[in-house]
Amino acid sequence: MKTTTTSSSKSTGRANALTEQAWRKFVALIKQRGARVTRSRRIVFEHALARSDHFRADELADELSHGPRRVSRGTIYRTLALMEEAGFVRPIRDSDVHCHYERSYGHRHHEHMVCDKCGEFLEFRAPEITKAIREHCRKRRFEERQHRVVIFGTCKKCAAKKKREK
Amino acid sequence: MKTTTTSSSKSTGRANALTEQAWRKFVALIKQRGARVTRSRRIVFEHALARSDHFRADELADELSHGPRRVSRGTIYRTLALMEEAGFVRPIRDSDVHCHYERSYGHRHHEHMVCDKCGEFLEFRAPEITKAIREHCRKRRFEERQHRVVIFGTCKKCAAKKKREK
DNA sequence: ATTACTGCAAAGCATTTGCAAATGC
DNA sequence: GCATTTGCAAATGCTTTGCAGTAAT
Repeated sequence: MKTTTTSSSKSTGRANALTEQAWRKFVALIKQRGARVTRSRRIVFEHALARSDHFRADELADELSHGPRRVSRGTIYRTLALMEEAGFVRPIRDSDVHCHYERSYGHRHHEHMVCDKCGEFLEFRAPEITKAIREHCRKRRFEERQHRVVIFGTCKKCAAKKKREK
Repeated sequence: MKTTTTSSSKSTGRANALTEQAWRKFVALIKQRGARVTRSRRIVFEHALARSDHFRADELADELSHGPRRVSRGTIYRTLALMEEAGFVRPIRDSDVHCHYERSYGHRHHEHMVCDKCGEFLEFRAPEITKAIREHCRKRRFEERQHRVVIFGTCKKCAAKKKREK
């Protein structure tokens, strides 16, 4: 699935609105810390945010290692770290050793279900779960900063398929 | 924290009851699959289960790389994988890239809180959270096999310390 | 002009693997 | 005796880093 934003080398024109807005924020943050706004950072930023699903750092690196807009692996890892620090992506480590990221900018809080059969990451929102967690922390005097819930099992589609095959 | 079970080279005598019982089950599983009960497996098994807290594979490997009961790194990794498959330990990957394990045999289901300040893993049980998750899966027709909840934040102790320092 | 960033290739590091020797059955 | 395991060391594969050249401000 290549959801790469269509963008020519002068790419400010067609990238979608969300990405543009995010980019402006990122630029502000970069400048604020006395860092520089570069072509490579723009490319990595665009590609990372263009992925609506979860992606692996090295996957993105493979994708960006060829072609006219190539960026070196080192820079990709460095830029992702910068984006993480700035809060645009967040690392998740569930079913795999290697680091997955997901977009966090413009993405409401949600939890994950991972299907054992097809490997898909399903996102869901569940206020009841959030509430139960918050309540728990209040009782135990634990100051929650964030939480993660992951459910492993079989998704609806795969369960149906399994049933049909029997 | 070295909670290593006291055990001489002929170690069947003093190891605690839980470990002995677990070991007998592990032996049964090993035999069932036509594999062999070896000294190395016994050593790794004991050390892994003797840890009441979470441990890293490479930490255990360091620990067992020296001394009279030494076992090679390769074997340690292979044995941990075997134990995981057999359900005696389970891998968790939260705050770190590297693989942590925790004992799962004789360990009731629980969730985790990780303190940002002191890095401690706190375990807790929370039936309300479990219930909310189960209910959610029922509604979405997701067949849950297991779930994990991790809460990141500041533990009671560290929060108190912070307050005192102000 | 100055200083940060990039690409490159080398280094790191936990983990895995191939193979000959050792060991359980 | 034969097949599985082990220890060893080399290989793997993702990620990080040092450095000299390049580019942003």
